[in-house]
Amino acid sequence: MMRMMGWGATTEQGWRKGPWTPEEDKLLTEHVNLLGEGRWSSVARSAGLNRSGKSCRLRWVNYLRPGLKRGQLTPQEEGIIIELHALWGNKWSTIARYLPGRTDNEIKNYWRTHFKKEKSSQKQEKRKALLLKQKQQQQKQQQQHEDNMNRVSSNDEKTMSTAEHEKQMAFMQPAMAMENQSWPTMYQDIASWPSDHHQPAVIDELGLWGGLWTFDDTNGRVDASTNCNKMAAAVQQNQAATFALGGDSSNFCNGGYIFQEGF
DNA sequence: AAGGAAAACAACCGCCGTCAG
DNA sequence: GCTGACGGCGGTTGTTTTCCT
Repeated sequence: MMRMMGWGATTEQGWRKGPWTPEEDKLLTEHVNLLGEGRWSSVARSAGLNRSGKSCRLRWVNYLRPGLKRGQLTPQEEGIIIELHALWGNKWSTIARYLPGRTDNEIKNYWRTHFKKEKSSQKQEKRKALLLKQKQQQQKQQQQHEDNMNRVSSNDEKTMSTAEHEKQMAFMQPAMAMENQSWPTMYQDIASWPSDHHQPAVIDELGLWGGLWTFDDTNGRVDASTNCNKMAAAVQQNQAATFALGGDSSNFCNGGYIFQEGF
């Protein structure tokens, strides 16, 4: 995998191109630790690397940075990618922020290979079917869990309001989802909200919900721009409070994700 | 077992926004 | 206010690996 026959030359400016050697990696790592991230041209110069600052940054971010996960994405991570892509479109770096240890490049590659229709529509359909199945199972489990919780809380002293209870549940679910390797909490939370609560009203109203799983065959993506704009509009109108927890719209938690203003 | 297709991975390119001089 | 350097990001390409027929 490391031969990359076509590369390894130098640019007009004299920068080295192509695959990185272990020596270069070592030098880069040492000098990033020394100078810190963000000053890539300085790092490249001080390390004596015949690489552009851009190239150094890319190598560090996608390969050398500590804490990077290697290997296949989990079903949970896949679900998160699908959902966040539905919201934000090809904002890979933004999506990557919600997947610790994963890089935008990795996510981008993943999306292209799995969900670009022109390449593998059948496999895409299979995958979607699988994920939907997982989702349904998760909803079932979630429903059972809620039933259990309701039974417990009805026996408990009734000091906590419904809203407070839901708020608490929303914060508890990420860990639960992690344990079960289940469907992403972002989906399950909203989907599991009772229909007569402060929920989905906003989502339905905005037409967000149905769109999440509607793949655009042409672009291999969900109609994200529309949904994203609607979402942003909702936040601006302070509806996100309703959308999320009936709480503070500037920093609302939706299961595993903390959404902040300005997306 | 061989060949082709698909998937995975790594890196480059070009555009754009930011910021210091 | 202008400009150039720099960094970040999304798109794309090239190569290897894995899977399927």
